[in-house]
Amino acid sequence: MDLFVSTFNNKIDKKGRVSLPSIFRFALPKDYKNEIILTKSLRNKAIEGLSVLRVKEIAARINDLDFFSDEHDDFTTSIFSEMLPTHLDKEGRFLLPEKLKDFANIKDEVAFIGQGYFFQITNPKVAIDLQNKSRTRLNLNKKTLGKILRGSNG
Amino acid sequence: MDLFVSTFNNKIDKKGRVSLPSIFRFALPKDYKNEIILTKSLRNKAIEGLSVLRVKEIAARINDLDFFSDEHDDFTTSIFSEMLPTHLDKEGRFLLPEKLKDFANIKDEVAFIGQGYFFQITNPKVAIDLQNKSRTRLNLNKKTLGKILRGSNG
DNA sequence: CGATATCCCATTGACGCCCATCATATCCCA
DNA sequence: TGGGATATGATGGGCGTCAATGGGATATCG
Repeated sequence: MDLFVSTFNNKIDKKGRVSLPSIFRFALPKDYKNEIILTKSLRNKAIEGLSVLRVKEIAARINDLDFFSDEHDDFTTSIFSEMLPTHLDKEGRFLLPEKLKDFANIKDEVAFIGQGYFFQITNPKVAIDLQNKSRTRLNLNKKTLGKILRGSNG
Repeated sequence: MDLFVSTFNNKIDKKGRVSLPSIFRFALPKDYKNEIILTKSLRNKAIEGLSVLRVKEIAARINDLDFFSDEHDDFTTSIFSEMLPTHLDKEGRFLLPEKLKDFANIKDEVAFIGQGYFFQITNPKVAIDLQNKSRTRLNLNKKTLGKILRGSNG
């Protein structure tokens, strides 16, 4: 499946490396199996992980904005300049930069949280928190959820 | 990835040389690996760096404007006449002209700010400033942001 | 010929590559 | 179904390579 699903906890070693969970590696597009892009979440104190393909899609949409607009500049600055491309070693590990660890309050263990087309990396405790909050919000919204899960006629 | 992403701080040596960050070098189009075009930003006290291909693309877009419009003239004058083509040495370094250093308030260290299809060169302090400001403005623009990050369905 | 730019070589530190270990899960067969 | 064999994932660590930087020597240009 080419989606990032499920949640995993992995350890950060002395060199700052973490294994990307195996099934996440398989979810990467085949031409970019060894590269992921890390970025700060715009919503939470979490890191987000994207495939190269996903980034290229975003780039294309930004390029369609008015070339000489302020809006264009804001997007390129806050999205591209804060991206950290990283590549996986043979064992499927990558370096988690200090900057991002600080941002997300991560020490020596992380949670990988599948989000479908991307994934998040957080402190394991924060992960549980986020999941609970999401679940609660969803329950307040059961109608919409039903539509999504059963189809548009639900 | 053939995009300029992430941010790097590099030093200017006694001879006025700076290393273009390695991944920026790899982002240059393969027929123009050793050449970049520098220009003053129209918006900030920053230097902008472009690949030869990108300049050609800009030329094409400007060419699509009404030839007899003021807009056309303004673009051709302020953009093309101020461009400084520069080439990289074997180690991937280039000379930062005094004129541009003055313009951008740069002394002995610079920040390279990836912007996707181009990059900026600024005083490192200014870089942080630009990023923060862009991020703030973006948050006021959630609708477009959603379109860009998730796709055309908002 | 002086100033500036490029080449070439050296240094250092970080990171990627490779190999090893260990735990867990899967398989296979009696 | 039990239990050993095998594969794969996560983790640890040594070492070579490359990026960033410095500087002397050489080339180029006005």
